[in-house]
Amino acid sequence: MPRNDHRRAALADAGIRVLAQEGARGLTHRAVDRAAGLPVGTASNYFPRRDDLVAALVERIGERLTPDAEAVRGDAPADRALFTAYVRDVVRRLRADPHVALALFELRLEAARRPHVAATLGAWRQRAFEDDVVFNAEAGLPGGRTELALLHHAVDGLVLDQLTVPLDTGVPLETAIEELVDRILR
Amino acid sequence: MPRNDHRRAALADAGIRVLAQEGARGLTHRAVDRAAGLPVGTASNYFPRRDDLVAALVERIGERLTPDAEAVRGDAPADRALFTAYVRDVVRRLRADPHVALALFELRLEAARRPHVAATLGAWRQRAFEDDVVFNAEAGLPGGRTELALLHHAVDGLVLDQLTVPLDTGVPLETAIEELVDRILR
DNA sequence: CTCCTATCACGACACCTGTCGTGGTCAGAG
DNA sequence: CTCTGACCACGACAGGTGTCGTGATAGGAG
Repeated sequence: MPRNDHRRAALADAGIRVLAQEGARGLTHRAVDRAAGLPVGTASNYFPRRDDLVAALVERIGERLTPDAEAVRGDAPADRALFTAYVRDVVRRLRADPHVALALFELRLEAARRPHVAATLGAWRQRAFEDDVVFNAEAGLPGGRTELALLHHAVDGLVLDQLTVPLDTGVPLETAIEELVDRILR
Repeated sequence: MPRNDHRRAALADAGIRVLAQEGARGLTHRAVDRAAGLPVGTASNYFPRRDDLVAALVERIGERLTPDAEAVRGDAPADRALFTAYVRDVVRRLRADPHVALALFELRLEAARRPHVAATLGAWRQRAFEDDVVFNAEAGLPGGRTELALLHHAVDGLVLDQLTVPLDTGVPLETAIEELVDRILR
């Protein structure tokens, strides 16, 4: 397996795009080559088996989704309003580049079948959750373990809805977010 | 397209099983034949193009998921406790046969790409939601349009979590359900 | 009985897939 | 300069895929 990290990341990004646009069914070595604008066989060289490709996508998604979440800092008062702003920002970012979010959902389903994907993805999600708990506690924000757990699930469902076939509930997205935070925090 | 409804349903059920166990990638005519224990080519005869197969799965999932939801009736007092019981029952049923639920998630992702799947699935989900609203109102249960919308999303996220790589949040499933209902209803 | 139509089993075809192997290129060490 | 090893483009292969066509069959209408 070659180790040109730049190209490796480019291939993984192309894979994420393919996964989001064509689904698990379309995720092939050749499709990744095409999406990355690289000669046929490149993806095969970097990720010999298809599982290697999937593993690379999991890793890459982790890279692209975690740093931003921790980069959010500020001097605003640590209250519900700030917390709501955070959640709103998470949803906004996920909707802003749907590729990553959609690919993540694809991989979560893949994890239900492949133990290795489950292990990597599970560990990453667990870490992200624990980080959130610590961050909230240290920043003096409202919401403990239970509240964050409920909110994680709710936001997952909300984003999935938005990225696929949005239900017409009569509740605007922004309102839904505010209400969720408000009610779950009590 | 042949019209033997019994066999058609058997094939669709087999397709759901395949979709849940092998993913979109494994959903092929031959795999469905195999899973249904029928000779090779049967699925091809019933659903000539692959899209036809997918459409049949959407329809079949609708059949398998809607009737039960309306079969829930009772003479218990229409209060929060009853409502919680309903939600608990929904989650229990979805977890009881994960095939259908997992296949549904697969199809929701598929809907993000195929307009036809989006149309069918979207219409069905919308109808289910409206039915829930009416049911709640008529039964005098707590929770209006907004509450049900929020709850739908939250339950979606919770079930997805349970069916894939459950996060260790320290909150037991039953507790999570109760807390969600309790908080969202205010 | 005979015919006919819906249903089905099975085979054939062209295409695409993952995987492996081989040879080429190119930067840097000696 | 030569040599070397990492990196990469490309070809080849066996197996699997969607799709279409062609008979076989069986059950009811006449």
